[in-house]
Amino acid sequence: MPSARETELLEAAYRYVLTHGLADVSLRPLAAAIGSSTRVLLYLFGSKEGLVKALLARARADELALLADIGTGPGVVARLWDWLAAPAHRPLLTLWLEAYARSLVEPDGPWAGFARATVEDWLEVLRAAQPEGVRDTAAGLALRTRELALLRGALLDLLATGDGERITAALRTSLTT
Amino acid sequence: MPSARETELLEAAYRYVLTHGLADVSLRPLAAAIGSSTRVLLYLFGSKEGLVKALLARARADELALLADIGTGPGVVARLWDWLAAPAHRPLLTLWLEAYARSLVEPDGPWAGFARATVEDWLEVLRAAQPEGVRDTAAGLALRTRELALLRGALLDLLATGDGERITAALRTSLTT
DNA sequence: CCTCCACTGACACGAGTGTTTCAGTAGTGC
DNA sequence: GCACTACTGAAACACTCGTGTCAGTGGAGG
Repeated sequence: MPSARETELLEAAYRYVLTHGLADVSLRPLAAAIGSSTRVLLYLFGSKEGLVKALLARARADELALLADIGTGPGVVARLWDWLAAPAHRPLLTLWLEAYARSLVEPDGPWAGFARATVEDWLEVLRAAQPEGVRDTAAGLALRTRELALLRGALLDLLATGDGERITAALRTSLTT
Repeated sequence: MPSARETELLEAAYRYVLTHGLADVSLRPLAAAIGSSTRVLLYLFGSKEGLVKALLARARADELALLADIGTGPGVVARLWDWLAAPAHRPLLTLWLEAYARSLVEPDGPWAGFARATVEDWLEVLRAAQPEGVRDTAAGLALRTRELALLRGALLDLLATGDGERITAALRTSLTT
């Protein structure tokens, strides 16, 4: 259980990495930016790896919070896309992609399993949204895999080009079903 | 125009980053691994940034080579997916994703524009494969944006889970069109 | 032979890295 | 008052980083 000071600093550090990226974050600049010191960061999180792990967990919490109240039933895909496409979420999603890529390159360390976990999280939500008859069939699995691919591919495009209009138009046919 | 020694070392370095990732590559270990020295690397590529830029260009060359002889007409999407799903290409694609993510976080430096460029490359190929009647319509643009999203989202899934069977099955309906 | 040129080895420089050691300070419960 | 815990500051340690300096190689062309 984290102390009050710990969650406070974690929150500040989280805000920092959202704009600076996680890849080449280093303790001294981070500490200076959030009004702390490397000594305190190390004291509270044990090591840099501990800090990064905490930050990754923090980011994942944001993601899981979304998935929790996205609901089920028809229109999930559309609602998910609305959330992904919201400009306010772009830093989080960039961070998400960074962690995703990193966990593929370097399967050890604090990143471990991030990519796989996030695939499973989302597939599970899409599964819950399917009608009961399809949910446990091969067709159901194929369908939700497909929906996930579409959402994530669209997200990649959006993050690179920022062209929400073109991409949302491309998704429109799938969003209604 | 690069000297013989330069392309030779670039090729060796390319093989190295395919397995070690580009994110936290550093000159001394890289030089040691490919039987060279930091001195020579710096001499040939000017700086580390120059080396990274050359490596990125090298990776992009692989990608463009694919796009060049993927052909046009029906079945492009299926052929592209076959290529993406081939286990032999996984290191390249992981590297690709890494560069993609990085170029979003850090829009300056050698990564600049990588993500955007790659979106445009692929969209252009898909465009060339469309029948002439659709090619310049809004529907055509929407369709190829959608195809690209599907391919890239599926790739993300594949790189994380390795579950080629599930994902290829999910794509099957789109692959035939 | 001599010169030019592509390439290479050894080493040092200054800056930045995560982490540790030692010494505190503020606040709380007894 | 006193111990105890949570937290913090300053300085140092042992690296690694990219890069620069200086001095060579070896081979090809004149």
